[in-house]
Amino acid sequence: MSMTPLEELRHSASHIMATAILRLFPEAKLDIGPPTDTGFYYDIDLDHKLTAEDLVKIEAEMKKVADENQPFLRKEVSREEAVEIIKSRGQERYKLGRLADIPEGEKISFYQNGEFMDLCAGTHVRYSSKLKAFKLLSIAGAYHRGDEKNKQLQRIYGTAFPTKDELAAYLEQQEQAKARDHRKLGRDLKLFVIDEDVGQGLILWTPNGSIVRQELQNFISGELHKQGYSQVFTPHIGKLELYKTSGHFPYYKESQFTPVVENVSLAQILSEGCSCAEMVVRLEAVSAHLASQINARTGKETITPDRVKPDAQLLDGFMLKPMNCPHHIKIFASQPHSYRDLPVRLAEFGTVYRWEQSGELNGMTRVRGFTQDDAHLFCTEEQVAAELIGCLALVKIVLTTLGMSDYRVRVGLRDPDSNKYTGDSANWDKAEAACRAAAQTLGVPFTEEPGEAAFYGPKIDFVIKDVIGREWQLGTVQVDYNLPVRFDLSYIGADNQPHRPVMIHRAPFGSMERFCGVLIEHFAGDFPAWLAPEQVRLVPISEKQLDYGRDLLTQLKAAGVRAILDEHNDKLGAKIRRAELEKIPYTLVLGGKEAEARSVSVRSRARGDEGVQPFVQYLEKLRSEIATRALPEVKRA
RNA sequence: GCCCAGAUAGCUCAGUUGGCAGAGCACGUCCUUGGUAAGGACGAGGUCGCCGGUUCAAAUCCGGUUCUGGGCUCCA
Repeated sequence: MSMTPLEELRHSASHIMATAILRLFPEAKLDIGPPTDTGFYYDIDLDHKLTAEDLVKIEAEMKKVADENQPFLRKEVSREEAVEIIKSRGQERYKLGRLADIPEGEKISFYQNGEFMDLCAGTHVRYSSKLKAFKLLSIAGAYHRGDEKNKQLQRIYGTAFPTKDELAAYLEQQEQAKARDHRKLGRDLKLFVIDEDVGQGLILWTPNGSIVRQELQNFISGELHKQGYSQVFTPHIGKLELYKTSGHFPYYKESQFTPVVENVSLAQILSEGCSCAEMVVRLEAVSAHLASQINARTGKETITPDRVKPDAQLLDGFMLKPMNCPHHIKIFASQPHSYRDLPVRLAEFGTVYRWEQSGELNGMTRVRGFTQDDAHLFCTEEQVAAELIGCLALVKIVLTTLGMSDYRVRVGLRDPDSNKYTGDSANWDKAEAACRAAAQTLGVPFTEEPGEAAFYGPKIDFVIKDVIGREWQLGTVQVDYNLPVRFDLSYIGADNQPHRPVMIHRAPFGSMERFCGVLIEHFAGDFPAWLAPEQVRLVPISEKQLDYGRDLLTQLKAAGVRAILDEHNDKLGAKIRRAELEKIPYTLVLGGKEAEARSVSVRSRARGDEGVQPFVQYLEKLRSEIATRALPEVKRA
């Protein structure tokens, strides 16, 4: 295994950190300490809870180790010798397990620097003095081997660079990333709020944010119309039965909100003194009961009922919908379909609710209630390929229009070693081939990732990075052979026989919340004119021009432009500054000369002062910029 | 859910050993009537996240809780 010079440096930094930690805390038990994309970490087991002050001490000790200019020495040993070394150093708690991970026949090596010696494949820098620019960043809990059943260890994160300048540049870049974090911009630009009393992970779209979202929805709705979609509306809840049929309940109940139980049933179980736990059991009993019915109907063991209770103990209720598909399926199934009707494309901005773990919530990008720009396509097998290409084209239009070019495409396939997938493998082969072929039409590189498929079919995901480098799945297109079976969907073919349709799930934005969060960071709050909550700020030089300003405001509003007249009693510079900070695309300065000539002095946020021009001429250009959803053309230096 | 760290005015933050709650920006009124990123004066604004405890006295110490941040786990 070879490392890049930077990885080598960071990996060595983690060894040096371990050296320092053992000097300060000789009882520490080490697990692993690899380099990462942005630095390094080491997982250690230590009863003492590390604090920020400890980090300072460890960092100081690391500096000493670096200054001691210790050589890194490689030593290859037999497995038996390795066990001896580990034991002699009192590090058997985790290191023996790590040793056991090394396959028979592979070389076993240790690296030694000074008094420290660690099981390690390498490679390393030659001397510890190479470590000139490093910084310890944070302490975090991390489960041994990433399994939450295992003990949680203390992980120390740090970073290292070849030079101090590069380290400083990295830290500076991290600071700048914070400035475009959607959580900060969302507050500063008044785009959304999350209120503790409403609930964590639940987004309140304020007027400004709602404009951005509404514009995006209008945009996608226009595209849907062109591509032959029908828009539908469905409620936010559905009976448990529905989700049992779809397979969402109870198999994903840990990531759903607790079911809503009807008043009468609730009163009854309360009068019986039924505990919460019993209630869950009885709700599940409904599921098991229904599962047995479905198994009988489809003749397949699509669901294995783990418990079937007598009808008397059944309890019914409703669930906040975790997905829109069951509702759309019921619309499709509400009437017979001929092959001539297909594809049927049902679209909805459908709000769904999922019980994400509290520690996973994050601004707009990981929430508990969100609106998917969802659609379900019901088509024949022959139509799958063409429909997939249509879906991908839609995602491409969205990304191109918004100037988002920094994304990767992931084709999620079955994990060959897993049996969690439903449906027969011939269908899977076809669906995977269709996804692969469709992805190839995108003209961008994509990766095929086994194990990333949904349980009902393969998918094509668009993954984009946020400013801190975290990746988020946005647009997704998924092929589904499973739900049509569960809901026993059919259409009448040319042969006058019923056939099973194939479903495609797709959401070009993914969710409005996550997409807007990433979009805020993508534009750093500088939205193109068509998305900007306020498109034009009218700035009179003095109150003598207020009447002219009101006149233009009326005309702008009549033209459908979102404009505000700044009536504050401030000097021009202050008003301009305010408009800049609020990231308004256009500021129109109105002085005596402009009022006289019915002109405006245009200041573009992207390009600066653009000089005076007749108001009607400016309005025409602006309307065109908005109508074409143009991206701001940044002035070239 | 787990580990660590936080929560003071709308925002960003200060607040010493426990002893009357602070600043800048934003906001309001007035003065100023201006030419492309901050003119001036005055004013209003806080149950120091919430609940409990210790104390003559708690923003400050202790316990609990809610929420936030960084990770881990998870993401149909």
